[in-house]
Amino acid sequence: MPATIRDVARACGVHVSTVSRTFSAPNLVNPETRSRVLAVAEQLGYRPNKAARALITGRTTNLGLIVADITNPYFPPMIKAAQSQARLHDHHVFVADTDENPAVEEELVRTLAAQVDGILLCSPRMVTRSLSALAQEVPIVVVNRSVDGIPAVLMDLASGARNAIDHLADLGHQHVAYVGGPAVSWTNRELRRAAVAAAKARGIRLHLLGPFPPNHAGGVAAASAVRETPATGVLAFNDIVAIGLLESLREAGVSVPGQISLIGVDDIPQAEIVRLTTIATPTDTAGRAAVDMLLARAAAGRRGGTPADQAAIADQWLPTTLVVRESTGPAPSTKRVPTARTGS
Amino acid sequence: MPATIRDVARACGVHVSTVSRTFSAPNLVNPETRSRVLAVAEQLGYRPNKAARALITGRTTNLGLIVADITNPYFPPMIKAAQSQARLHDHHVFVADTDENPAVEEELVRTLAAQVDGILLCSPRMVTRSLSALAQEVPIVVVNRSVDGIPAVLMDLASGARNAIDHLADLGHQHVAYVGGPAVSWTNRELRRAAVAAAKARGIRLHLLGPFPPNHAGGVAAASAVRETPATGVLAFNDIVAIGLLESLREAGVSVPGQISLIGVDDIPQAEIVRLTTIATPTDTAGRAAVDMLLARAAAGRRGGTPADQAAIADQWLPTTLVVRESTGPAPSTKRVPTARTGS
DNA sequence: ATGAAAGCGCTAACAA
DNA sequence: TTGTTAGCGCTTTCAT
Repeated sequence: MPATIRDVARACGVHVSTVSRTFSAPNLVNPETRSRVLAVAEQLGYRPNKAARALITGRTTNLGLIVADITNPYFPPMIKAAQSQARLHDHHVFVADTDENPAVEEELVRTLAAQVDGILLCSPRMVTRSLSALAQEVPIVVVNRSVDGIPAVLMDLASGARNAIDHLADLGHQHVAYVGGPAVSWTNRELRRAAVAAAKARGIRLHLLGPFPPNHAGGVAAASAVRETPATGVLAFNDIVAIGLLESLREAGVSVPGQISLIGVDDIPQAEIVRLTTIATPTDTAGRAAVDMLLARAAAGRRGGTPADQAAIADQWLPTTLVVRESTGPAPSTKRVPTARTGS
Repeated sequence: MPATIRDVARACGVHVSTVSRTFSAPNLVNPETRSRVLAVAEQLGYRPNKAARALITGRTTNLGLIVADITNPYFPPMIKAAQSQARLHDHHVFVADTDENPAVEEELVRTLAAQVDGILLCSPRMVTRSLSALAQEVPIVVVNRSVDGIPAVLMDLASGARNAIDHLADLGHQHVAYVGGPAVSWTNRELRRAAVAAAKARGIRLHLLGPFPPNHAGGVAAASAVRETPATGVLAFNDIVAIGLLESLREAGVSVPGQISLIGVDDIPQAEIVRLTTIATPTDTAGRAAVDMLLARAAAGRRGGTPADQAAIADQWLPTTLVVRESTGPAPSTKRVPTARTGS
């Protein structure tokens, strides 16, 4: 049985309210009394019960963090950073994995809502309408998605894609393919939009492929699609897809970067291992920033959060970096002839 | 403002206790009343407040999960499985990252203790004494560590190591090195113990190296140590170390598996990419099993948890598998001469 | 600066 | 089967 506030009060010969104040408003209590209370509390191993406190204050000092798939190597650094930043502010964090299921995502927000001060949605998959509705019920901050009225932490993929296309153009590539991810993905739309614009600016042909599932299998599937185009350069939705593509291509005897240059997105650890050129996104910075925004948002909500108040918390854009490794090289001098699709 | 039990009661013309029962003991309430209550609750969007419920029942339907480092690719599959299994039993899970710091680990258990029904410690780093003390305060289940009196989910590394050594012996290797991990690691001790026994059984020389930090840098550091021994086969503490070793060796012009055969532990995704032979451990099964044990342990604790009651929950051993890939091959016919340590 | 009292939302005896 | 009552551990007026 953990000690309660009453045990401490009794052992101190003081009233419960004094003990309470010692922890929640220390400056309102006589320094001598305070230190006596603190000493007894320490000795009894007393810790204020968060559930009881939450019941009356409405604050839980807990945060929720929801991701589509924890095993996607993109997320752990973000989770780690978010968790560490939350701890800095004495908050614990519930982490939930939706298994890429939008319905689960929604349900998790609902069940978590009452036990947290706010929820962080990382690359959410649910439809915008649901997202907006939920944001009315609980403070929400999203990462990697822009939704009207919901504060967000976004990656500057536009300039990342521009740098990627420029890099390929500089290497002499005339035909470049964009291997698209899920149609609902905000990241996918940003990337594609920027790639189209950049290709136009540099006067090169962009071949839009996909959508492909954002996993290894997607990359494998994309390999044959790419080979049906005259593209000698490829920008893929993310590193996982790019790596699937890379392996598939090499297995088929296509040299990377000899015949095809490949660029991914995210700079996950695997990308370094296979020496993939990629657009690095600052996931840890995003995690920290998102927690800060969420905490600010929750605080604002507490002191009479008007809709205007919420909107006051501005979206945050994070810079991306093109990391050039060995999966990109000069365009082949001999024009490659589109090859027929091969099996396995 | 979310609806409370009183709102529902009023709207139903029924007492709060009836509403309460509808949710916590549905069979004790008249089917008609029940459905009426349910309908109104649904309409009002009522959800029982977990904090309030926890305050009186002592049950939170929350679990804690603590790992040393979320970004270590070994953990995410385990977290995912644990979280999913917990959800199956209507539990949410706090995930905390200790950043490899035992003090943080201990503090997290303490602060989490009051808000959860139990805590899962994955590969805990804290000293046994602390672990045992904490287990008195809150139901604990550990993964990858065996501590007296605390239920555990363990990997059968012993047979894994035996298979690994046998595999190398079968390939003709006479000298094998074990690249050790942290001295405090239970996994490390198990692996080493089994490797020693297996080497003895097969009549081959085992060179014990380390301890090395269980990361990429550790593998790099181990590379020169390995080259100072006549070993042509290596079993490394884990895949991360093995991959560091692999890259370092190849950079130094040592062929793997031509001159040195390499075996890792865990079968993380990267291991597949670099085609590393490794001892696969069923992390997802471990996550699920651990949650089940923890839930059982918490339930046992609730109905008069005697120490004997706790001990009744037996440790669970999970089988490992040797996954043979391309980092192991026949021992080189020409005896390799120990090379002097080189820089970089 | 401290005490008294009310109550957050809910469950759990006990009565009826 | 349902209502009544007390109270989980804490904070927060309002007095003193």
